[in-house]
Amino acid sequence: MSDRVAKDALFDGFARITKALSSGRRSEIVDLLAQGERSVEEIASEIGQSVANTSQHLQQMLKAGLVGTRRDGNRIYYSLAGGRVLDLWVAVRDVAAEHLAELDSLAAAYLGDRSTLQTVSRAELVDRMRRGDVVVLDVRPEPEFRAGHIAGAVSMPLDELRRKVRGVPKDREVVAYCRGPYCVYADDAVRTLQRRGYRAARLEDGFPEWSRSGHPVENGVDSPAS
Amino acid sequence: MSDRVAKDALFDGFARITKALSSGRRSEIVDLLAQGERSVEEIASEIGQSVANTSQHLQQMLKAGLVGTRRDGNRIYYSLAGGRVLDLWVAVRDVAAEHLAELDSLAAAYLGDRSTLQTVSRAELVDRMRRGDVVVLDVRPEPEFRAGHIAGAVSMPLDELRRKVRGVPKDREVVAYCRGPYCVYADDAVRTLQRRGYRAARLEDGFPEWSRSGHPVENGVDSPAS
DNA sequence: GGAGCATTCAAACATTCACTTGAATAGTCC
DNA sequence: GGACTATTCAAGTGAATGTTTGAATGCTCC
Repeated sequence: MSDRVAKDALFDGFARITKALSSGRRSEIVDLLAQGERSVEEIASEIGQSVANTSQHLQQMLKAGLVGTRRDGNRIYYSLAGGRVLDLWVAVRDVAAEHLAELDSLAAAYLGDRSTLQTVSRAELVDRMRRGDVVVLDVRPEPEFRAGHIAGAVSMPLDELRRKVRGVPKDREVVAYCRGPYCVYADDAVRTLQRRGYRAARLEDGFPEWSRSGHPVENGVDSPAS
Repeated sequence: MSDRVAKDALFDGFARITKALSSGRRSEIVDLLAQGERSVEEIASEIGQSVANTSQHLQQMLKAGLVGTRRDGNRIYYSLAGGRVLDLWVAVRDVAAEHLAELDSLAAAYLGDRSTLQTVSRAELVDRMRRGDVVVLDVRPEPEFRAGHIAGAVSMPLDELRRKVRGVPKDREVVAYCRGPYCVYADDAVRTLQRRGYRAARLEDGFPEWSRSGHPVENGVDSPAS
């Protein structure tokens, strides 16, 4: 079979995509870039690596076509190459959650005990927002809110939440969301709110998944609250 | 941030899934197992590797949870762990096709010139089968047909096709399908048929995608032809 | 043009990886 | 039990990978 070498080359091509995701650090980068573009320095500090090392990871991903770049001044902003890349990342997470034996304990070690945390699915949230019996808090850092958020949500980064809890109305249940299913911000917010006597739950995943599934999104200015 | 080490460990966990797919040989294995379970020996010969090496690849995939095993006699059959794994593989292929610069030339090198090949989407095929103006040929090896095929398709492996072309009715267009979008069997069949004066096209992807998207499937015996 | 910044490059290191070879296991069939 | 088969294990090799360190590049702003 003389196609052997061509077939191997083709599948090595597919493998370049998975190789670009096959390091924990690069996975963190994809997860981060799902929130929007970032400079190399921001990415490096977020994943806890040196700038040089981060740059090399980014370049591998760039060669594989997973990310793109935009220059602004002397800063270079990286972003995911397209919606399909997010689909791929979601598929990876799903398969890991479903089939990787030790994932549960890894997640528990990072996220802590989630058993007291109520979660709400996207469909449920849509429903309850329509009925108006829920306050939706975006607990990510404010720039991420500005780059895009659930239509009708209020920006309330964690540190701000702790200072201004009293401002949050207590008559309705609060739903917090953040970057995704493995992001700790919303967990933290829900625990804080529960401690203060609120009824609170977290969205089961985060903003990228909300947006990807075609739900209503806003960006730019702050939205009308409550 | 003391969570750093736990977060890294979690994402290293996700990366174990992509690592399990990050070799061309293992990608070929996933693509093959999408057709159904296979013994180690069958897999080894299909991907052109030694049995020992193939076994080690399979064990990596097993540890990552991508595949499962079943023992029958002293043979061990490997199969994909679940539908989500196929979703993941499809996502990898899609991202590669969309974003990996050199994929086109790799595909062309393996598949040859596809410009004269008509393709039919799944939706179109459903439509045309309903109207009854099309003959659907499954040109994979016969055991794969037996394990599951498009409802209403006729088994016609390539070598058989070359011997029995005359038996194929000429009044309707012929649509051939095989293992997937990067499988050469259907291309080959369409070319053969075109040379003999048939109107022929290939399904744009293959049986696993058909089945995964919930289209009607049969297995076991041969289906009533034409 | 020169200082200052963000990013990339280059070299070096220990580690991991894919594949080979040859031996060891675990099952079947008589 | 013993011959046989399919699969796995173990050790070894050369290549690729992730990270660090320090220098080089390319851009902006004065």
